[in-house]
Amino acid sequence: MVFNHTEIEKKWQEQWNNQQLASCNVSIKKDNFYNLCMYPYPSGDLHMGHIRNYTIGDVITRYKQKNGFNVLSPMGWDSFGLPAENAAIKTGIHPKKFTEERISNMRSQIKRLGSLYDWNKEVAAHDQDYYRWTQYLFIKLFENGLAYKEDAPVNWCTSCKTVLANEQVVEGCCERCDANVQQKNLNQWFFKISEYSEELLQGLDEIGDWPSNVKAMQENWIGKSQGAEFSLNILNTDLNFEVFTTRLDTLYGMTFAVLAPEHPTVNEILKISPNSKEIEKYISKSKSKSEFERMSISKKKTGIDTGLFVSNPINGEKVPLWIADYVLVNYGTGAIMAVPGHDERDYEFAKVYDLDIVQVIIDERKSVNIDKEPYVDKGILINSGEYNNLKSHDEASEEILKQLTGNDIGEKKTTFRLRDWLISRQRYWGCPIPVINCSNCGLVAESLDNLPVLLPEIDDYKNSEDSPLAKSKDFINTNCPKCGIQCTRETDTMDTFVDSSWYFLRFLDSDNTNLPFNKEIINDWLPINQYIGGVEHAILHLLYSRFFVKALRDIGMLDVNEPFHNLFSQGMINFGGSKMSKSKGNVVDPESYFSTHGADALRLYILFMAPPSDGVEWNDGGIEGTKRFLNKIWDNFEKLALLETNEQHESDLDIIRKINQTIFTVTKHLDKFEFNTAVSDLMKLNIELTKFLNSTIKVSKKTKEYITFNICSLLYPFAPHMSSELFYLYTNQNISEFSWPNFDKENLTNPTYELVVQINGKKKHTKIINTGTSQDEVEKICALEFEIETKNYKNIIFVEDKIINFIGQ
RNA sequence: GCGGAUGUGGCGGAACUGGUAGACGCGCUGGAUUUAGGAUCCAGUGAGCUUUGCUCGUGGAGGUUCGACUCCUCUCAUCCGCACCA
Repeated sequence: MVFNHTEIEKKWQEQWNNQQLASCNVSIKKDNFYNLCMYPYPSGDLHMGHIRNYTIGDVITRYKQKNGFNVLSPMGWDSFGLPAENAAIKTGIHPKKFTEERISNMRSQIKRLGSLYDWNKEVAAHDQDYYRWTQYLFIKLFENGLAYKEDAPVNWCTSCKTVLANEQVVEGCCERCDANVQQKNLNQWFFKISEYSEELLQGLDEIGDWPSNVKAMQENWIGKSQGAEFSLNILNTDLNFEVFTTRLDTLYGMTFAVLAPEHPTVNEILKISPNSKEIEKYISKSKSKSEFERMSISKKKTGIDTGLFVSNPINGEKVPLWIADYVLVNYGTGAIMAVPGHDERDYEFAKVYDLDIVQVIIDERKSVNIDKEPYVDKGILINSGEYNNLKSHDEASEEILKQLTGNDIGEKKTTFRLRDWLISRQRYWGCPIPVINCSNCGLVAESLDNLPVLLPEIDDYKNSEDSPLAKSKDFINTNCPKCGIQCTRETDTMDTFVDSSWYFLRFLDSDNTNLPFNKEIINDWLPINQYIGGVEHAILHLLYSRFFVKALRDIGMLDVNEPFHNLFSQGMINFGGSKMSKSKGNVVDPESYFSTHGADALRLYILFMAPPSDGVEWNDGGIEGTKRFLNKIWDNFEKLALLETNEQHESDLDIIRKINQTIFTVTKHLDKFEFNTAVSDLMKLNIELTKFLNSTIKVSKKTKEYITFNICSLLYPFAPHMSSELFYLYTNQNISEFSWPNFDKENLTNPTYELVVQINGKKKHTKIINTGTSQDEVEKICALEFEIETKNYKNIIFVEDKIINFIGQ
């Protein structure tokens, strides 16, 4: 008989809701387990990636619950952001209405999957009860010097008409809309994430289990680089500038120096250079290029000679000073010593402008032709005065550094690639920055009692140069919280990554009306035991959240160092060879499977299809398999119930052992996130159960109960609806109230095994014999069965319960 | 260029600590059942061959070992991330 999955799912979802199975009391002192799936952007429809994420999460929730943990598994919405605003521009629907409709649609879809979420703790970033506290945290950062406003060259998306964080610029284009990104100088808000560069890097060694690629990406992004900084003097002037290098050992090879076009010293140079006109021309030309053009299209390096010279601090040599846009103003000091002999970029530039190339490192074992290419590998120093014959890189750098430090013109220096996080956005649908511009007091934080600074109602969401919030007079005009005079508000809103940098804290105390969260609760529950989400957040969200927790720790709001202990990144589900996307029209809608195959079959298939961290191709036939599997289980339980009962018989022992072995393997696989093999173990077990049921007409009551309880228990995290229904049907009890089954260590081994008989390492025979048979006996069996005489072989290798290998003759 | 992974049947993937490669599922083939289709059940399914059995086979080439998907060296391919970072 086929079971009615729709009915069963509805019934059990209501049942779990009534028994408040997912609700977590965060205050009780018990073994806590914070299991978090990344909260979604409410796009309106659940896609397969969500299904995979939330199925994995739910398997963990249910498994940990059964192991006695007080599990917190909350859900919420990353509900600020551009799509709602763009829709408002197009259709005039208010972003709040638009967003909330989508949330309610997605919430009901999520519920159909049957995952346990504590909906009592639901949060939504756009909700004023949430963003009020985002503003509160902003003010705390501001008061502690971790949020500041500054003129800075920023990435401006010409289509979204807003600035973007560096992290949101992909190959010179806007991550969202793909439009060109220009450099613009604007007064913008930043968070001082760079202050935590070193700690964010170090922390990667302290956290728990994270995918190695995510750690590597963060390391890469932080980009620590150790070297030295020293100052160069422009000859015949009192102008000095600093340069950063990791290759101080090549200092004798400096044949010119380069400033980035945006370098502050360039303004001074314009006043004195014989070449000012050309320099100005060059700078305006290079400014008009987008960052992308500057970096990749113009492979050929360009620059302009200043006509000025600097002196090499190690030997006093006079070298020309150039301005070139292959030097980036925002890395290091925005100025370099150029060593064309031993640096590829400098080499390329020197070739273009025919500048001197001097070789200062040599490796006698390799032939190096400095006229053809630069030499960047290790060797020993030449043409370097008293430093000749020192080893390149570390040794020579250290010696040269000593001299520079001695003369007070240089020092050891560590540089990071990570720059401060630009958080202002000239958009409507985000959290307003709670700051006031006062002509007396300067930038003043809104007083905490006045929070939230509510988003104003406006008629027109289109943004021009200003943020849309500037259109509301009521919003802008206010009084200074300090001195009371009339002044104006900030009109920018925050990057939505600010919202998601602390949502996991709010979940723990979502009803708190006095504070964003209670410190004690956070200390009890963080770090999050298991965080699960897509690898697309490997850098941005995870790095920002780590920064937030460290900053809030230093402010004194909590006492933990890292937000996420273990991180699991699930792989992507593709269809038709590429990523599912609406524009490609290759979206597989999960919702239809709820009705055709049921949530349990979908969950099982998505777990079974591949190791969860692998990307995988959606295969429609596959879900048929898990559906069939569930049907077979259902049928087998019916058959089992119909069996007559008798005293325990020896034939029961095999199935009992098989179940016991499956408890062992499924537990092991669950602990290692190997859900695909866990599901296959359950399928194998069902095959054995089928064989057992086909071969017997009687079974003991005890065996019946053993089979029922354990199969339902093992199935429960994966297919919770059906296992709950089966258990209730045959025992009148609720499986969710029972602990995870234990296995009997003594009953894992089969009484017999298939011996493999090899001759010279090749399999020749097999025979089923008793487990634990000794080598002597096995040799006798081989002699008897296969006419193998021990004395004919030089060597015999015997591995108990596995193989015997006869070697040589 | 740098960093991280991944390569096993027609497909998704298994394989414990080095011990029968291909579990489990999809697909396919044959059979049973059915008026038919679907569903279900049973059997088969890495390749080749001179088919009681033999040979080859885990991207490729070597190596260690009685024995290698597994360990070592080199190499090729694919995917992802970063990339003029001084």
